Amino acid sequence: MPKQTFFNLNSSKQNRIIDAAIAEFGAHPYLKTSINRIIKKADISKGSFYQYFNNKKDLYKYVIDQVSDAKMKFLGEKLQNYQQLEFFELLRELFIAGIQFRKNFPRYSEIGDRVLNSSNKDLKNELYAESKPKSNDFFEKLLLKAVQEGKIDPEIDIKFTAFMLTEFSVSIVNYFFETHDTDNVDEIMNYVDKMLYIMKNGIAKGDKNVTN
Amino acid sequence: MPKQTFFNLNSSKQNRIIDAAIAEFGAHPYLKTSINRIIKKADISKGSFYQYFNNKKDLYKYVIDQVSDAKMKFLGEKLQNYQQLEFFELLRELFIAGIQFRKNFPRYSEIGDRVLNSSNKDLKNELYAESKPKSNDFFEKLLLKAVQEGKIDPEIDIKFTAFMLTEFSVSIVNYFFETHDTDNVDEIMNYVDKMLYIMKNGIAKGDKNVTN
Amino acid sequence: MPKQTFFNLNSSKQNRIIDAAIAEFGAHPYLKTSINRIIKKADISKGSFYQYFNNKKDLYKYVIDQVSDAKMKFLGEKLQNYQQLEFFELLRELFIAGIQFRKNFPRYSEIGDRVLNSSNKDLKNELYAESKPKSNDFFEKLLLKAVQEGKIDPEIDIKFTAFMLTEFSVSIVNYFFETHDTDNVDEIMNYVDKMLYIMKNGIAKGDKNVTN
Amino acid sequence: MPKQTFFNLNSSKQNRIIDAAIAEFGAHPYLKTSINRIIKKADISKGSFYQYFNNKKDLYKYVIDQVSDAKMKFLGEKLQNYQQLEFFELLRELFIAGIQFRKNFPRYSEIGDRVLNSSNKDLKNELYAESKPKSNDFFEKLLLKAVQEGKIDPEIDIKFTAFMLTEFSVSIVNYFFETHDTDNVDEIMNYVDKMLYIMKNGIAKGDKNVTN
DNA sequence: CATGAATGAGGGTTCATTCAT
DNA sequence: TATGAATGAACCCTCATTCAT
Repeated sequence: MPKQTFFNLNSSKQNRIIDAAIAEFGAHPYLKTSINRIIKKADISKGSFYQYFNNKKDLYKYVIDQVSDAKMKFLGEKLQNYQQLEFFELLRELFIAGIQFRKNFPRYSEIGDRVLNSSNKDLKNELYAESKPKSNDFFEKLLLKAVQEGKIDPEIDIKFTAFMLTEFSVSIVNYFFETHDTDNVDEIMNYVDKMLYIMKNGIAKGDKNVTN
Repeated sequence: MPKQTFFNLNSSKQNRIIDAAIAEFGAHPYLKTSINRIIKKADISKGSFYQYFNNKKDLYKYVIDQVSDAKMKFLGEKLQNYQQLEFFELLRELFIAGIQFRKNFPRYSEIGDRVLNSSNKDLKNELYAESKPKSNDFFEKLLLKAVQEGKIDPEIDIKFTAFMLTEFSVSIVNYFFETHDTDNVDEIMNYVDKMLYIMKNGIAKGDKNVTN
Repeated sequence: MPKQTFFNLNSSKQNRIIDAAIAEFGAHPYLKTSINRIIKKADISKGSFYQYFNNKKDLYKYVIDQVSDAKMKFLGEKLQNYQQLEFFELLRELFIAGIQFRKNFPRYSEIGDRVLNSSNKDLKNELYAESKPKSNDFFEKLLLKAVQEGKIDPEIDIKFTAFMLTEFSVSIVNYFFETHDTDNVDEIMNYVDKMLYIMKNGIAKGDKNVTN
Repeated sequence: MPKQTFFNLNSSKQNRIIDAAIAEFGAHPYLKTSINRIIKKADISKGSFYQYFNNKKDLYKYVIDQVSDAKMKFLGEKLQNYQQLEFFELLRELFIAGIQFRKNFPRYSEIGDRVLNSSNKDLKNELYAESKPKSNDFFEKLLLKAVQEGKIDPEIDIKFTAFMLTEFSVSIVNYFFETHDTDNVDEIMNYVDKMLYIMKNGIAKGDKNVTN
């Protein structure tokens, strides 16, 4: 966590620092990330940086938290309107909202992608201790409710299925960008529906083979 | 590719170098990886290193290739015995073989994990140009055959489903190691079966809800 | 340009660095020039060096600029006393001043020679974008004035002639040091006069064959 | 000088080596020049190289000699046809021949330019001990003959004037390429004529101000 | 709370030359 | 005569962090 000194700063300066950090962490893999560039962009001194943060990782984790919170807030707001939806429709809206977030806050997503794809296990685990569960929890709650409402197969392992859904939300984006050069992220819904089709006919209770 | 000079070396020396590289690339994310440590461990001079390889990435890609080839060879041998199996049983044997490989060649797997999880997009794309497709192709062929034999739902997008399976083969291992401290990789089959259950009831044609 | 950090240093330290750089750049062709030697001589750390300068070329260009400015300042001061002189006498004084500069600041001249004789075209062009024109401009102005005053042949191409004079100011020194082992740079005036004789009877208007 | 072993090679192999060396020495400043690239291009082994030449400089000097000899031979042949010409016309033909050589053997000229512009004094002096005098001698002989025939001012210092002409032959080319982007080397004659005009009216005996 | 100079280990890479075969 | 593996010093440059002011 940042030191108290950081939070004592006026929010304009805080924002300058966070913005610079987001740009840097989004633009390079963590290990290539440079504090020098961050302080230069944020226009603060090196000494100040170390008065606000314990070290590079401290800032990194804080930024990830901010981004993660922003996404959860964004998704939460969207989903309030869909509480009455059936599980799979809600799931679909969730993916749509995720893609909207991506379009609205591309730099936030760059960081998210890097975190989820990072090969730095030690760092990743430290981060996952918080951030990944947030997503898993999200799906777990939805799944639990759907099971209780008799909408989906009670035989499934909820925790594991939540994990699968989280992995997919990342994988699909990866797949899309690995196989498409375009920026048209709407097309990605095509793959989301394919995935949902598979998931639905797999985990939905009874009445299989009915697509939607 | 390594230079010819590398292949001219006696195999004992080649092995010393590759072993040192595997250890290094398995122990650190690529960017933290050190040629100095590799040559020290392999007991060769810096000048020699650059007579064998063009640069660090050259060695890295070569090692990945070796590992990838070893895995494909290992899986290929295993699967020859199972050609007559039904699709989902074959799929299950495939995962079992993958886990066996992991147990038999733990250091190879460390590298494999790093590659698949790398956040260095440029490098990743360079490597994937070969390695990821290998896995995708594998699943694609199986899926195509199964569709032709009327074993699975012909509505699915084969390429995309192959991608999903590849992602799962990585994700499940990740999930296992994130949620378990033990080295007992056999327990992982529990998750494999859960995943297969979901996949099967999703993509298998007709007669849904029959587990096995 | 050096970074601001360099100019923030006390001048004693700045001088130590510049002196070390002058010695190094004067003693070796640019490509053989070593930052390691410079920082060792200047007694600063490698890290510090790169806090002051962007890279080796940055320092090099700065040193060249300093030397060039010093020479222009030196010549400018000398020439203020000779403004009323006739063109060829002024030209002669200019050469004398150049030689004096050489005697007074031998290490500056070593660098100057290297720059003018460098075979590194890319670097040279970058430097010449400023430094060579300084000399050419100098001669151009003198020539233009002399033409306007009717002292020299208006048929000549002023730019080209200025270039010739610049080249000579270098060549003559080269010639002298190639054919003499002595340090007695006064003797060089002998060649200057021979050159001026040729130039004069070539470009002076009318009344040729009158030496002085 | 190359070792005897080099001259024992069949001329095809000798040529391969010399051609590779010419390409390399023409493409980079001497210090950036790489034996590795030369042997690779010439398709000989490293060991062989050091059996043919004592070291890099040995090869370099030999190549320069070859190039220099080729130029002298080329000029010599041209000039046999012009022996009856008046001094300044001969001089002009000499420059034309020089430019022709440049056009016909561009790679030879690249090396020549690098040598004449080299900032590596030690190496340069070693080379000049032979090559530059060749050019100076050439002009000296012409000048001496012209003086004896009463064509030019006997007051001039022949050695020094020969040096000036040599410098000019280099400078003019430099000037041309610094001020022109085109490859049209014919245009260079414009500058040659300007230079000759200056030289002529300077060193020609009597009857000044008669251009041609 | 702010500053920014200082650090030095470490990074990857190049190179001409030697020498045993 | 031919080979090419081996060498290791030197190259330029980056970095996160410390600390005196």
